[in-house]
Amino acid sequence: MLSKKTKYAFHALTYLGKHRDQKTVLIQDISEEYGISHKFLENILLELRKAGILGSKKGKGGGYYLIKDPKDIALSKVIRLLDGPIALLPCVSLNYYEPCVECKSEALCGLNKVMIQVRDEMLNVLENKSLADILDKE
Amino acid sequence: MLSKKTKYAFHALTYLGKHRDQKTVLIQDISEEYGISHKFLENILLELRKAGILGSKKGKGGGYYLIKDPKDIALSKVIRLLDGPIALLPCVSLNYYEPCVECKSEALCGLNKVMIQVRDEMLNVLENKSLADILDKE
DNA sequence: CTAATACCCTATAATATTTATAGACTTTAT
DNA sequence: ATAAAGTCTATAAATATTATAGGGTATTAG
Repeated sequence: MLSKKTKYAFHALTYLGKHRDQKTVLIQDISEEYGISHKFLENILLELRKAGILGSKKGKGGGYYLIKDPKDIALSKVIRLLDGPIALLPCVSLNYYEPCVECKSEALCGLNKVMIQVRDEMLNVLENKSLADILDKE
Repeated sequence: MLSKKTKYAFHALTYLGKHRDQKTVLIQDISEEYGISHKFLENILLELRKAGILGSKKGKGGGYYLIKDPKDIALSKVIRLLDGPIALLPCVSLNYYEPCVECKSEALCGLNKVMIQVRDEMLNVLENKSLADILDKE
């Protein structure tokens, strides 16, 4: 399951997507809209900014804004950033690969093979769907 | 990611599948083979038995054994049993549904729609692949 | 210039979940 | 009888997630 962090990130991105006419959006506006703790959301927005998804402006009149076109923000990118691996096993993760400690041989692991399939099916959706697809439906 | 509990369950099932010629297999044999704590594994096997996947025999000469044909043990069943929901959001879970607290309307949630797709893609593999598919490849 | 505003950053506390352990009990073969 | 092996419930330990605190820094309106 996605963590709250990731869910909040999607909410924030959705909100920013809906308010692209404004130059900037306050953290507070987003946190009030969804009932998210201001400080918790702050950390999340900061991560999104560091990842190049959001821009920000300091000082009076400042706030956050989308720096990319919504269709260029793949859902997989957001999930990986806040939640880590999408795959169900570390040994099949493309971005966070680690061998399974108790596994003698990946080549001989039947579970490994199936989980590669699951990962690919998930990515087939998550890499190709973007923030734009979410905005479309709201 | 799958929990250790679920991974251990798959290891145990694989081991039992490979030793179907024996009447029963000891917890200890499995725990030694994979370096899993005996007591932890005990709880997992118990859950698998209660779910009707394994049978057991008490007393001297006892142990665990597969009660079903490996091809009739869907991977989804094992994951749901030990890990809970397969879906990435509670609001799209078929077996553990819960509304998202911060969500005003599911019908108007763009994330909800996409996550239904992800769930279906995952289930497409996990419902149709079974323990037999894992055993085949080892 | 300066004071208010709002993001930036690090540390830490609170909570929940996962993982692991303990120990007494029941059943069975010999 | 007794030793072997699963059953069951409770609890402890470890880890991860969620939330909070508080000062720092840049910006800008006036």
